[in-house]
Amino acid sequence: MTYQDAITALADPTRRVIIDRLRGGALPVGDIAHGMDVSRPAVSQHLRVLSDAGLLTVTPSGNRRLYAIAPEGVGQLRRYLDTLWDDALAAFAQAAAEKAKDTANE
Amino acid sequence: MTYQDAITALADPTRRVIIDRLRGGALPVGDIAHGMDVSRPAVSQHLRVLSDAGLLTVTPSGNRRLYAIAPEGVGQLRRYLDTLWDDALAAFAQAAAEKAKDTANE
DNA sequence: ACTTACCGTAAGTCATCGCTTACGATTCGT
DNA sequence: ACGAATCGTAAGCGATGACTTACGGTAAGT
Repeated sequence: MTYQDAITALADPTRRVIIDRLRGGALPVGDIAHGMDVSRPAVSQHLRVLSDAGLLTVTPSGNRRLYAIAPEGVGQLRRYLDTLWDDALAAFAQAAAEKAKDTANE
Repeated sequence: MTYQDAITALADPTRRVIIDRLRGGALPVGDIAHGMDVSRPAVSQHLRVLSDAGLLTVTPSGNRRLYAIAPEGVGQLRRYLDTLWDDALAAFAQAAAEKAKDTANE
């Protein structure tokens, strides 16, 4: 449910492939697994992890289950990276300023 | 060097602690490891991974080595998440539109 | 009703990864 | 020059995790 679960979930290459396949919209498990180099149960396990991390939503539709990317989950991770980005830029700018000051003193 | 390495590096909790400690600016290894619940060599190994992922820069300063967050590395990851965010929102909007259409037909 | 399709779960295996201890290399201080 | 400090690396161990096969359960088709 936190950004930490999200980043852990996205760390796996196979799960990133799954996410990429869902960019266009929701898909049933069979369609997701079709053409992938792992078995369908493996895909199911990955879908479980992604769902638990808040990155996917599940919508049972008769026989099948449709998985789709959950914007909020991605948003959480995005916010975390935004703060990290801001801090990194600020620290970088300050370091550059001090460096310039030292260079002026030589 | 890619966003994939970055996301893999950030998946580890200990490495995220390290990153958080560097938000204020560059620090030597000893200062980073001080107060953490893992040994200093462990921190060194994590710093190696973060550097290889392009998330940190190293600046040898005499006896010590200063590690700082590399804005570009964070930026790469941020761009990936931005595209994912855009696609997720678009797919979500389209799904909502179709859902509304179906509801109107009942 | 019976078969087929779709999907999640359990059990077990194998690789990967994070940690510790021990060691070597380089630099600072005296 | 010698001892102390800072740091990276190697080796080894334990745990986590990703995968496969096998199975059960539910819905759709005929």
